[in-house]
Amino acid sequence: MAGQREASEQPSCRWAREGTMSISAMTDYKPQQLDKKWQQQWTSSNAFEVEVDAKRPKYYTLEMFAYPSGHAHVGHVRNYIIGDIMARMKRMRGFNVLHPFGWDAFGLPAENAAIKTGTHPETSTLDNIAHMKGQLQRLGLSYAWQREIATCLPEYYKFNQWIFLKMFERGLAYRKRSTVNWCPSCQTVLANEQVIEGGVCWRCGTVVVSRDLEQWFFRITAYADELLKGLDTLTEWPEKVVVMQRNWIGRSEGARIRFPVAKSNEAVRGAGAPGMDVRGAGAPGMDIEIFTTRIDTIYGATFVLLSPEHPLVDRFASESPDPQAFKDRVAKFRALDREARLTGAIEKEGFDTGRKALNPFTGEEVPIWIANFVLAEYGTGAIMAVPAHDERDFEFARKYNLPIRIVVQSDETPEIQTAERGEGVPAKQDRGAGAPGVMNAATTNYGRMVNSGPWNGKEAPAVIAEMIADAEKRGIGTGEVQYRLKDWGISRQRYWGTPIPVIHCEKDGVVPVPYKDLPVELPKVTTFTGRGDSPLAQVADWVNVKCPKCGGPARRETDTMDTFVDSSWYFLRFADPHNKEMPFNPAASAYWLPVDFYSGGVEHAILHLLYSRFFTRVLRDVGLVNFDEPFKRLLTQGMVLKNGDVMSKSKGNVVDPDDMLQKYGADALRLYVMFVAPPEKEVEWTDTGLEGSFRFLLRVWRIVDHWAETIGGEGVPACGDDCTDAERKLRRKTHDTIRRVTVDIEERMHLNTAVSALMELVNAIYDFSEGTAHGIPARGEPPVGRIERTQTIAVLREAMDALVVMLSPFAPHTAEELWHLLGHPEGLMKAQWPTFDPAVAKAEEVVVPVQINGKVRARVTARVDASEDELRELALADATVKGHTAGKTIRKVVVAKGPLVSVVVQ
RNA sequence: GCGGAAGUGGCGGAACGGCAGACGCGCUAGCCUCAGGAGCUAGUUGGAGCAAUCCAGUGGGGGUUCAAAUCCCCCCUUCCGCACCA
Repeated sequence: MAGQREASEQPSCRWAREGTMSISAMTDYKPQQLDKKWQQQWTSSNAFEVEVDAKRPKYYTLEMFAYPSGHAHVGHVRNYIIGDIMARMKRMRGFNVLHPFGWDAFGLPAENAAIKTGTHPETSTLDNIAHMKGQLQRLGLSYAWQREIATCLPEYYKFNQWIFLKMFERGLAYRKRSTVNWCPSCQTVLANEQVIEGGVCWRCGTVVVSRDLEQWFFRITAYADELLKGLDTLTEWPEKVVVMQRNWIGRSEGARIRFPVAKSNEAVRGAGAPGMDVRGAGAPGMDIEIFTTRIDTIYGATFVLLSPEHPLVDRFASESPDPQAFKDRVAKFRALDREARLTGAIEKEGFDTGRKALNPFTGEEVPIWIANFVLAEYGTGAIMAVPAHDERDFEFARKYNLPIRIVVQSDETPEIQTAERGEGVPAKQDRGAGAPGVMNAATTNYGRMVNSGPWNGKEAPAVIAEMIADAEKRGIGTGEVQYRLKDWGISRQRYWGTPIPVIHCEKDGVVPVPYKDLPVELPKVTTFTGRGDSPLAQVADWVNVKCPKCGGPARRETDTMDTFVDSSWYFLRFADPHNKEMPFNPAASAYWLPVDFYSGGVEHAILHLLYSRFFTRVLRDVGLVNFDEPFKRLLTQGMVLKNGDVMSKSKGNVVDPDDMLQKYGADALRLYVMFVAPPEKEVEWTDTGLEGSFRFLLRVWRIVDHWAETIGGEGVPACGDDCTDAERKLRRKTHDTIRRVTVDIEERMHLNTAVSALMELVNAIYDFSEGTAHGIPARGEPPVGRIERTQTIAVLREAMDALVVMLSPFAPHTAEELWHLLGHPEGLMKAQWPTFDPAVAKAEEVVVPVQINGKVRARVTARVDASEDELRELALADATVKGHTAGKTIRKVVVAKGPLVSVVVQ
């Protein structure tokens, strides 16, 4: 580089040298050294640690914390960089920025590893955390590390237990029997992900079976409506995530209607009298409650279907002529159902129980069948089947030749009108499935009711409320809202999780561990076999305790909590991470929360985010927080792919950030992953793209270093009216860039275009240097005394200061060094984000495109404040425009903002 | 099947109804250097032309508009989520 400088003989004509670019740096760009230097500086000055400061506005930016798998790859790292850019930018915008990080440190992988290698989960987890923390620090991420948390530490999980007890007190934590995967060979419970292809155990290959266990649940359904309504307030969440949550909650309004069941071989008392009072009509305790959203079709309910798990099924079986055969068929369905969960769709099957139920609206007896497609866990586990107006029921009716009765006329199905015009067709005369001219498919539209007794001619959906009211009046049913959302089963038969803080006493039953005894610490288990019951059950001196109530012999709960519990409130803990008495101080959460900007993978769109919203509401009701929604703005970042695939160890396509750091430094990596695409999009990793970003930094380095000494030190105000055109042009670019970058980061989260804008500014500075600034002496050269120089320096300085500050969120190490070179000893931590001046950004002249019949044919130059008439005349006077309008009639001339002139001819 | 998102050069991607392809990667030609992860200049949607310029062009087809990648309707493709939710 020094050689190049010597090659330019005369300073005054150095820029005129043909074919040579003389902008060069005195100092080599050595990013690895800069990384180290500034990271040390930030750490030793506690640059990113924050305290509550009521006088300053806060900003809480958070990235989803990490599972300590051992190595962060660039896919993870992308998310952290996005958050870091927000944090660094907001600090310079004057906010008190909380930007913490932590570890989702409990979980199955560490336990699985322990089973395979014998390394205790605690050891491997803490080692992994240490390694990954180093990786993140080497990226220059501006975390408040003093607030670091790890969920596997007792000081954290103590408060999982604390919250559990609060839930228990409020009836939000309860026990019920539930099905788990069980490996008969290992004698152990398996998580879903431990059941691999073909429904076998991941370790021994044995076919997994279902087993019912008493387990703990959180009553999230108690908040279902609130969680649903809250979605409307999440205006800064991706629509996609909101929709996914709405569907997951799955609210549907309908009615629960009772169908009395006939005693074996008997008709239901009073059957056959439409509209009669059916209360108490059936066999004692033998009502089938169904849930339907389409009570308007109830006159078409020609049979009733039970799920194989329905409570009446066993009774029907024992009362049937051949109980064993009945039970066998049911057992087959129940088993099949579980398998279907793994493989997908199954053929609809069912069989007749031989029993009848009374349709309380028609007064008819209809057969009761058991069907494999009816879900036990939704609604009442039983449905009224309306084959004419439900596709599934139609398929079923056709298969088993059950009656199909049309009760709704809609535009969808004109042929029905002709086929079924007229009044009520008795069941016996219903046309069978596939009868010519009747129906080939169910029609599910709303329409006008037919064959529906007193309701004929009424229109759904309006009639639905009326019919529900009628059912309620007659005591046969009620309006009801159903949710697809189910209560959250949190019990895990695992070691590496939070112990559930309850004690089972023979005398007192389930007794919560007193708050003063928290945390219930995990005992040290030294061997992990992967066999047997919950690992904790094997630690006798831990399990056997005295009952807190009666002092008698008792046993601890040996299940641990789902790790989603840990992650459902960690963002609150960051507000006050070292509190020993409470999960966090309410005052601290009131200041820092909610999270202003939350980013993470879309794979957490449902569970983690929904559970967090649930916990926030529970803690609100407990009195710890004063808001409903924990995350104000959400960004779901796209994954980083390599060779078209998600990075994973097994695929061998992992890009290790450390390799990239060694080669190009942290800043090039940071810049590249932000530049390559908008944050929410998936990106394909390319090494050449990274090189491009490195070259850009090099280019910034050269130009700033080149001029730093000349323009550095105390500045003068940038010029006003006495600017040259070139100077004005650069100022315009500078301010336009400030506007674009600010909006792109803060509002649009288009970090890629923010980088583009910075690149354009750098290009403009180069142009300015080459074309205009040659009056300024380069570093180490004697100054040339010219009056314009002061202005030129000021303009260049303004541009470079703005550039370096705006670059700093993306490339903090490089920017920090350049900032010092530019003569700002106090460092970027004290720097202000530049302010956009619209007056400066405004051009005096504009190039106005002229469209003729919609196509741009010419451009004219006009004053920025030219009137519409002036623009119109300028446009029509243009030679090219004249060429297009000659001999034609000008029908219309539109002058649009922009500006732009649009001419319509002929 | 239902729901959501998206289809733009060789590639990643720009363009909140107004100049399509910013910015970068790659590539081509030239220059510079002992060398360099370099650097510089010019070019890079397709087609026609020495050129000015013209024609076509944002998955396909219609429509609204002076003006559409952008808004509306239909169709095709891809990705993602839910998957018998009564």
